[in-house]
Amino acid sequence: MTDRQQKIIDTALELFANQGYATTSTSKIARQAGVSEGLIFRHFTNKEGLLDAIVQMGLEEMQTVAPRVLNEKDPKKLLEQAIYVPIYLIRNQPTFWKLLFSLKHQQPGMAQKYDESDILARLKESVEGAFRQLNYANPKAETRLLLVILSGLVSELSDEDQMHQDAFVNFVREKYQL
Amino acid sequence: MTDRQQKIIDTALELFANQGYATTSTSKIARQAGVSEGLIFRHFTNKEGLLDAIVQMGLEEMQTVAPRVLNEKDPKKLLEQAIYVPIYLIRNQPTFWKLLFSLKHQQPGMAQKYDESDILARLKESVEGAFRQLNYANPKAETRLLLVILSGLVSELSDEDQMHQDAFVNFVREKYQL
DNA sequence: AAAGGTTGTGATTAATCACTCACTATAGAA
DNA sequence: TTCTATAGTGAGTGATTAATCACAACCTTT
Repeated sequence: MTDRQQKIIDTALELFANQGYATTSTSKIARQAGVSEGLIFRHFTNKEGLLDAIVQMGLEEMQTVAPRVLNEKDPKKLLEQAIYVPIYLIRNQPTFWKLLFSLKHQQPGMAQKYDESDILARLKESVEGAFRQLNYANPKAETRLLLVILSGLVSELSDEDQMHQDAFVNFVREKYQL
Repeated sequence: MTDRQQKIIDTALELFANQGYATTSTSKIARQAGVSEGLIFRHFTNKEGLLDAIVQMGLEEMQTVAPRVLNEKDPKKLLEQAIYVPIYLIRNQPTFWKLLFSLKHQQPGMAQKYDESDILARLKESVEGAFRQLNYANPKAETRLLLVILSGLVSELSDEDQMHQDAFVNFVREKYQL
């Protein structure tokens, strides 16, 4: 991964997340990244290949944090981590997660590709397992609800200041009595 | 509002909601609606004008249902309606609501235009008022959470069958003990 | 220094985009 | 019928799109 490759990925991530994938042209990415447009296609084959690279990179960082949830045995702590890890991830890479969730609402078959990726699926499972171990009545629906809440959290991340974010995050955590 | 105008609006709504606003070309709308492309611009000035017409129309239908919430005095029933009306609206016009929420994730300044429309703002207020009257600790955050949940509900509406939808809707309603 | 593979460029391509315009068809009022 | 306004068309506009390609610069290894 050369400097320019990284630079392309960084600016593309920012533009995709904030302006939308479809409305961000490769020429705009190249201009803002300070590289020629051709270089994008040299390294990433096509526009979708660039998106793939971005998503893969973001999910990789998730790999390093996922064990905190997956390896936790104590049910109470497991749920605590299961709640906290997604929040932590979003805090750490808000732009990436904004992009990932926004892909759901773009053209069809775009997000589905990443949606059911191994890591995300396993995290879902362990969130569900956490709810189950803590005797929640409906772990499956509970997991879905939490993901929906987190997704909504991300979609509002960029719109407002940190203080309001914190307030809402704390509110959600209290809901789950953590 | 002529037949063709309505036809244009209907197909544009479907395409915008399912394929995304940016990726839906005016030529595609015209072809699918069975009209000439020029007619779109005759009636709606430009692509964004067409979107405006769609949104305005969808929100109008909301006007007719909103009083059920706004005029309810009994706090318990008010909250019941406050929960149920959005679900009812989404059930009634799932495509429109899918579009409305998806606009948040498209290019900047797109959804903000509609987001703070009068009706939506007043509905927010009365949802908030409902939570307040029922002595929820944090009505503002509670309202935000509910909207987030409903938004997530919409984003998954098209992906799965009615049964799973019902199960999740009921789960949410039980959460609020209704 | 010569060779060979990778990195990078900028001009160029065909397709598609939103949008315009000159024009015709239609229908209701005078 | 004739006038006028609106509805509707379809070819055409320049701009922009993703992607290509011939070419040059740059490293490494020999």
